[in-house]
Amino acid sequence: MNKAEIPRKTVYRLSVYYRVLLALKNIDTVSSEALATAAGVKSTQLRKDLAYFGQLGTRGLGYSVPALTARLSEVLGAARLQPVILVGAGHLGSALLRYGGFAKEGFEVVAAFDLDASRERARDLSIPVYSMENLPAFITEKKIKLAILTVPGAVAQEVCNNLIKSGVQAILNFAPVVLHTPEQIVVKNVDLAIELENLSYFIR
Amino acid sequence: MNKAEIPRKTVYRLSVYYRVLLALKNIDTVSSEALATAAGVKSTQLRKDLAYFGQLGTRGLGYSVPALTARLSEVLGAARLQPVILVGAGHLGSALLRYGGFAKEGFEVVAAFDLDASRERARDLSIPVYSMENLPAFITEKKIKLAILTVPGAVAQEVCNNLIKSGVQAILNFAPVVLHTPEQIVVKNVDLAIELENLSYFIR
DNA sequence: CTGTGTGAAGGCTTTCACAGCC
DNA sequence: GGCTGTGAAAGCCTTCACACAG
Repeated sequence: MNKAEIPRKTVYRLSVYYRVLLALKNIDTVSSEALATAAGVKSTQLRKDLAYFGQLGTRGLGYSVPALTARLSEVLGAARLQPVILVGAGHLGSALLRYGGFAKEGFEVVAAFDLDASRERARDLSIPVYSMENLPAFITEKKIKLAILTVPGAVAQEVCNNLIKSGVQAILNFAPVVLHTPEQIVVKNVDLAIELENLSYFIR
Repeated sequence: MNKAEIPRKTVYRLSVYYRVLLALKNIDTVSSEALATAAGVKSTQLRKDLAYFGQLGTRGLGYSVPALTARLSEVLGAARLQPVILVGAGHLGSALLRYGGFAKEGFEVVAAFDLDASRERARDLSIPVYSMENLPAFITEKKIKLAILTVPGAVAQEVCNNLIKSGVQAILNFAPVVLHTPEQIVVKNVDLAIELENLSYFIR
């Protein structure tokens, strides 16, 4: 049950299963087949994934929806209580702040940072926007470990370095550059142009 | 050189290499080691990836930056000339339209669609926003194959079905649901809450 | 001697096949 | 009988080791 033993892809799918389960909360029991189909995977894959966490199902019957939901919430739960900051309140950054998709899922974006804290776009946000110079102190004081990076590519590496120096351990990077970080830092890149290019390539 | 033989992950990395190369355009020659480091991968991986497209390097010397850039542009080029539509001009959708990261990379978002085409947020966009009822005709007439889906989760599957029915072949999906599509349709999910949850899980 | 190209080995993930339990 | 849990097999991707070209 050591975290390190669980493949990253499995953890990713657990998040998907969890969301599918939430939509099934009026049901008692679900088979691996039904849940897997809803989640877009094969049933054997789902069973293998869930088996990392012990015997969760009942043979001949399936999985208890409430019990499985609770177990996944427990496994992923700590993850969803992290405070998050967003750095770079441009078009994309401020849209993500307004988007609400994070808060709905249990993440609290506690503050945003931008070179120009009074930036027009930030006016009607409910989340405070601070100047970049306040960034290190904020991270240290609030023990922030997770950051969303939506600054221009040209400054992304520099800002990234500052984040890490202050104690950030994981970064969701929207800047279209390859960030170079120490090995223990977790980075997930979301490069929209590359995603489009990749999709487009596979249109036959 | 059949497309089908090239792993999806390799194609993804080609896009990364291409962008790194663009930043190196004042240099003549680059070694796999240097390029790989800049792209955040191992040099053997880069050489394997490039070898899918024939002998691109010179032994003992490295790769010609202009020649390699041209070759990758050729391989990925067709991908970047696709017209794209965006469906759902809410916070996230309209931010993506304004973001500009697509156009800069050669993608043209030719139109957006929303239930309310006159929606406040869409006012100052340079891209036309049409009502959803115009969607099927537009896709058919302009032979659109690629769509960005930024509608609420509750209607995503329905909208997705309509897109496919009209001829869309690939979807970049931001709605937090699992889309069920025919096998030949390519879907890439970008679920921001799941990405955050996943990152957060791996903070030790 | 340097740095690419590549068959072989290794590692990781998915799928299969079926044993085991309700 | 039905459906989960799981060792074994298969498949895929990455890394190694080194042959080979400049």
